[in-house]
Amino acid sequence: MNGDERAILERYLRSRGLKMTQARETVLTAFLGLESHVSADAIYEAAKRLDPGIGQATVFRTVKLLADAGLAREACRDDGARRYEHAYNHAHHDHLTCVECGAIVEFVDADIERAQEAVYRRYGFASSGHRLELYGLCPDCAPFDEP
Amino acid sequence: MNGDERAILERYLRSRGLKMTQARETVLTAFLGLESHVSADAIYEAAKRLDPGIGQATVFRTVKLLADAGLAREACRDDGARRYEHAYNHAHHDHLTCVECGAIVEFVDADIERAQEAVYRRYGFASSGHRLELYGLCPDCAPFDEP
DNA sequence: CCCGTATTGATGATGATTATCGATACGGCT
DNA sequence: AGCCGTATCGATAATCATCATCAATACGGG
Ligand SMILES: [Mn+2]
Ligand SMILES: [Mn+2]
Ligand SMILES: [Zn+2]
Ligand SMILES: [Zn+2]
Repeated sequence: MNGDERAILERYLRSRGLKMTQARETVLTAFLGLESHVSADAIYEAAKRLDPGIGQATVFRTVKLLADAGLAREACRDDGARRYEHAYNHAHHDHLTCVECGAIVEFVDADIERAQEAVYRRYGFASSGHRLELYGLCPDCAPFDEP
Repeated sequence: MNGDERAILERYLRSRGLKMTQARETVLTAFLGLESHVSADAIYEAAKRLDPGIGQATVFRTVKLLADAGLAREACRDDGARRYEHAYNHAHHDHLTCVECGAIVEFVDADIERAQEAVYRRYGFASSGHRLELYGLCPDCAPFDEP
């Protein structure tokens, strides 16, 4: 399972004359060991646990490579920092976020996707992706329940 | 027309014990004179034309007040900088952006809005707003036309 | 094992936004 | 109109995430 991602990264690097290095493998392992929606800095912290000598710049650079290789994807940039999520075996989805506690629900809605395609057609655009974030209050954070 | 916004800002400030000052009026006028999707820095440039002595920090502070007062709204933060658009008499809409030339189409799609409400209900969330950005190639930037 | 080249990590530079702070402008009150 | 406590201003330093630079080092094909 885990080797899949490593192989994908290596193939990607090779195809561009880049090298599979110790540092890059460390960053990949660190990223794969974290759950969704992590900042580059969180990956840096995890990577330092695997190799205390790794540099922050290397992590930023490598995370970008992971994204180019299709292993990571920019999930959101809500606060100040970008957050990444796994992209391998993790299909496209949108996010429903609680503005109170930060809980995140990942969802895919066929009606929304379909309606978006209609918008593209209406304006003669060729689709190249979209970003949808729904904000609201989750059941736990709602002021009170309706009977 | 223009006095409306001034009155709204003044009422908002008054309700919080804040003051309607010369600088704030200058920023408001500068903002109203610009078209949609402007950065705080663009507003600063416009404000300097009205009052060369105005400070950048004041513009950042005031734009945030305009947003709180419901006169401005954060439209997107795609690159590095936030961009604002008029919010008074400018109802909610989403954006379709050309990744090649940057052209922006503002649209509202009833099907999408309806399907979003269904998602909120499905997960028991109370809606508090959303952000949808569609990316693609506009007709002018498409590689070639289909017959 | 060698060598040219890609990579690394420390550090300085960015750019956007925010915090600080002494000086100044508001505006309710007399 | 003049006073005065407080909100605001503008200049400047500080953050924060991310990037660029660069000398030292690690890769990996031959
Ligand atoms: Mn996600
Ligand atoms: Mn808009
Ligand atoms: Zn919640
Ligand atoms: Zn275009």
